[in-house]
Amino acid sequence: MAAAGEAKRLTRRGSERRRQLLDFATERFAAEGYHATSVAEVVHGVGVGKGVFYWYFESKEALFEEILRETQADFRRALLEAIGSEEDVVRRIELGLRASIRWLDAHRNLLDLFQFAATESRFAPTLHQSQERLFHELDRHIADGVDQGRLRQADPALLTQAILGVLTQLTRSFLRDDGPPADEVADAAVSFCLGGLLPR
Amino acid sequence: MAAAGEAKRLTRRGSERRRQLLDFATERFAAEGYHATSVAEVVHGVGVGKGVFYWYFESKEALFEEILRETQADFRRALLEAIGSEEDVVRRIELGLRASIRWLDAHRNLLDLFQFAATESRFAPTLHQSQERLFHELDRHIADGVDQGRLRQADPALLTQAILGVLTQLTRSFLRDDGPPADEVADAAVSFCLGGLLPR
DNA sequence: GGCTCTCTTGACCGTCGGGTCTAGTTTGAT
DNA sequence: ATCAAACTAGACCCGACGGTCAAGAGAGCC
Repeated sequence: MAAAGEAKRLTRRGSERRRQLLDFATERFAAEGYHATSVAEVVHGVGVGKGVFYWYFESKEALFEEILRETQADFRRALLEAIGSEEDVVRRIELGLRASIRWLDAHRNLLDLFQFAATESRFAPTLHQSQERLFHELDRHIADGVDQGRLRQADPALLTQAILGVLTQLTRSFLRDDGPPADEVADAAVSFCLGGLLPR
Repeated sequence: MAAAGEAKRLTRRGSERRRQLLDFATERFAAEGYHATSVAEVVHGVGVGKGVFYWYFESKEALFEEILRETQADFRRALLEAIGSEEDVVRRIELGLRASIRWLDAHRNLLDLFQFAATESRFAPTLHQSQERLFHELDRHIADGVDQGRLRQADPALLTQAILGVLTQLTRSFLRDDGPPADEVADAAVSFCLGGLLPR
């Protein structure tokens, strides 16, 4: 069985197998959902026996959590990179929104996966843990903006969540094959959110 | 087994049992989630045998769909009642937002249930069907507002979804026992959305 | 009493799916 | 060559759960 706390020693071959399983499972979870994707399906898809799965992962649940953490970390990385060293608060928010939509467009159905994780009490903590830092940073920026008088006087936490709501919903609704280009969605999100954020 | 298309003839005793099951299951689904709530748990909670469940419902899935339709219909009813005969477009949106938050506050965890349904491909159609009319009406109001120049020039469908996103997220984040009063959340939602909607 | 139709019981069934285990094979260090 | 550790196969185990069924109990009607 897989080691609990400490990482296993893997050969090159081993880590490639692990990656294969991780990638394939991510794709299936995103496309079919967690419950609808069985371990048997995953190992069959990769073309290995079931024992291989449990050699690399403790359980289906642990695998899912790892996928959550990994994808969330990548999202965060893309976001920080996009914002870079921009100083202006409002501009930071705009850059962040656009980068988020670009990332989500490139990873489409991962959003369903996050959404699902948010509704299952056993996965919600993992999700929340990954998001916490991000929320916290966004909160701080917004609080700064409010202090500077650049943003509307309101509870920063509420503004943060409102922005996330717009982002989530627009992404879920419009980033599909028959939808408008991601840029247009991003424009709409930005102007709506800035309208909601800036003082009148 | 339960009749497929046509409704069954139920005595008074029968419809009371049915209601009991429906209410108890709704509560469990909302609290634990669909997968985590077994039929056995539901019948045990109501204190009846398993056969009773399948006397009144075709399947667990059918029950869940009925709950979805019923709760969505109630939400819609509350919304229409709140908006009433108000003429002003902007005011209608505000009334709608406030009524939605009030309803969701009174029904808390039903939002998780909707959210879950949206991520399962077999339930998404049911959910979408119930929501379609509502979205459509909201779309129309917003399109009117845009035409009248009362609202920012933008794709009404995008504006509609943005509003829903704000509503959903704020509700999910803040309507909990240790959260702020619903009125405050509603105020924030209204001012954010109107900021995003009105022309600058 | 007898007849029917609604309703109830709970043991039982079949399947599905996560997880285990044993008996191996491959790899790589010495 | 040898030995241990990394890896692999897939049959098997077992509990959970949705759903069925035969055998009735209650209630209303003649």
